[in-house]
Amino acid sequence: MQRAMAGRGNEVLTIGDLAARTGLSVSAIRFYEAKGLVHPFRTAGGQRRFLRSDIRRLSFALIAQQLGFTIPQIAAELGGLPEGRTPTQADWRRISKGVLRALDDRIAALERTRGNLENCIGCGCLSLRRCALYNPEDRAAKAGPGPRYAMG
Amino acid sequence: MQRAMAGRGNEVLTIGDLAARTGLSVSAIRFYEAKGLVHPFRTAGGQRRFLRSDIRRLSFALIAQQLGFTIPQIAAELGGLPEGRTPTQADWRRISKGVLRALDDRIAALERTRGNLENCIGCGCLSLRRCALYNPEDRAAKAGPGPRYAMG
DNA sequence: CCTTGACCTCAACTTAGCTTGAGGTTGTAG
DNA sequence: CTACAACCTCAAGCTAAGTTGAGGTCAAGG
Repeated sequence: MQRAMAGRGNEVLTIGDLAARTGLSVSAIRFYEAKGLVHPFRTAGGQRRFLRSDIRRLSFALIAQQLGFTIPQIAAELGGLPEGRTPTQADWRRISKGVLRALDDRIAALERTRGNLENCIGCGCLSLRRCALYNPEDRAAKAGPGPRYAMG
Repeated sequence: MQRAMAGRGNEVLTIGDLAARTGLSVSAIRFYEAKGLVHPFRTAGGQRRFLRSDIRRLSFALIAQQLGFTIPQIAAELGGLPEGRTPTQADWRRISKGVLRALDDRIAALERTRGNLENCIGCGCLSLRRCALYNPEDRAAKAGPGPRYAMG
């Protein structure tokens, strides 16, 4: 009843194995294949077989996605990995540079937002432009359209 | 031809004014009203009229959205503001607590991710679980489903 | 008063990122 | 050798967050 996990100590994984290992649903993995994030080969019967390095590809994809990369963007990044051989440390390091930079940008932006927000909560204005909107004459109205100052 | 901006030095804003002041599109503001983020009253002719404090409500919404809050969640947070009177500093401070906490959580999570990623790039594994997946025996396979360890 | 830009409603469309269902096939434990 | 879980394809559906368009109304400058 409990069929051996295909690829226990083996080279290849079924889609179900990969799902178990990544936490993704089977349908999501098929979807990701369609989008070019992984390129499984097929058995004679037409079933997908994945390499263990595909776990890493998908893990990378999940992280990048969290950082706001779209699937096509991630596919492009992953395109930098060798398809034939298992990627080396150097391959991953290269690929991960963009993600690390995005991560740093994101952290910096959030910290900026945090500072602005704390300042502006102090005066209750939430305008994020030096509390200009809080002034009774509403002088800031002349300075052109709105907020979004916290996020830039 | 250039009609006076309704509510220049005035109490109320038209939807167009509010759009100009928040940087949002008119259609987005109507959409946000439908979702309960603002509650304009109507003129005899059926047109929306907003209070200046609605600028702050929408600014708050934009910030919260950036932090990953959904519109219903934001509507719930904004529900904590008084509808009758203009919110005070204390009101906004109270409301903003949740956002600040979310912001801190988000920053912490990203920093954790950053650390994990840098570590794991070192060994090229990207498994984010102490490089367990990189070991040739694949012992980690027994430890249950997959990654997502970076984001937690 | 009249013109006309700004406003109104409602329904349908959009994009991203998947999920669900129908109907059929594969492959391995027993 | 067979049962049956796991796999396959393809089309349709879903949610979030808006946008777009058709067809019509309002209100303020001249």
